[in-house]
Amino acid sequence: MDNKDLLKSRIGMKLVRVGKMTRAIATQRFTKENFPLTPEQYTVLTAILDHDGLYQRQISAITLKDRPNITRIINILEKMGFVTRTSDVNKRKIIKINITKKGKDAYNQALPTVLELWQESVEGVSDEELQSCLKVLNKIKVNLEEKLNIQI
Amino acid sequence: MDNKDLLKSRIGMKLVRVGKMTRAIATQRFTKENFPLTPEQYTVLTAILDHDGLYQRQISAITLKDRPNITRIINILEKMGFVTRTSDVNKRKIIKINITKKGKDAYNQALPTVLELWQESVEGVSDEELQSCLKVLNKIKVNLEEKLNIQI
DNA sequence: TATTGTTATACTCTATAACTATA
DNA sequence: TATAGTTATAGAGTATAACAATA
Repeated sequence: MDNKDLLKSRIGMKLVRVGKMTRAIATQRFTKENFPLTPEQYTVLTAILDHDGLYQRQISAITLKDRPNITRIINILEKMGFVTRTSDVNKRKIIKINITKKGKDAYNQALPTVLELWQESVEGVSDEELQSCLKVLNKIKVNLEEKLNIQI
Repeated sequence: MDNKDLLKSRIGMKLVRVGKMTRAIATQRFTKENFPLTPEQYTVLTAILDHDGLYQRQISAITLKDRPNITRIINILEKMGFVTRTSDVNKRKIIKINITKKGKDAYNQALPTVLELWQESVEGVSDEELQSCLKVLNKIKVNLEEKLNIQI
């Protein structure tokens, strides 16, 4: 795609904007339902649920948040009893993060709201179009990962 | 698309994540080149450049940022000499925002960096795929606009 | 010395409520 | 009274640097 078309498309601005809208609405609905996490915290919780027993550094790499951010968010999740920190038996400085029953329950509590939002957001989009779009988004993610420098 | 597939796709999380990555890299490159604006500020500047003479409230609606945020960001842009505030002749409480020569220059100064980032982000994506993806993103944006409540 | 995680710090963005000015 | 914009305030995220502990 040439620069003229790119400029017209404003693909980057669109991505940022749609992402922010999604986050903003998720925040509103979480608040409305007294769900105690922010979207970012829910993302980190999801990563821990997906891969139980990760080190913080690995969570950092998956969620693309830097180490201080991960420390801060996991402090919050730990304080709420959603995750636990356990020192690795051998390497005591390395800390494993595990999800608790309470954490799983919290994840599942928010899930219907989250799914409903996703459903609403793609209303009127055909499965085929969505699959194609997801493929492009994945490609963009891979491309950007190479360029992103964070303190991991 | 049924809930099972939606859950698997995590479309919402993907949108938020790709948007954040784009913003983060833009921030890094702006910093590296001593460009004095954040991506959000650049977005607002772009809206003003697109539609010179808008009221703040209209900028609010276009950029989907609430009134206090727009006040804050326009304060910054005004202090830098990139935009001017002018009271409407008749309705003195309504304020027109205009871009200055300096503001246009700033926009153009950052443009190559911005275009380069967009180009890099869609590397390996065919024009056809990108067009289709943009169409879907637009649809999502329209869907979400209905759901978003902000103080405009 | 390199890695993992924490702490400190500063700034921006977001979000809500309350306020002023004005039509 | 409704609208446009400002101010106040609080919280969360982001980003960088510096630090401690440990392999």
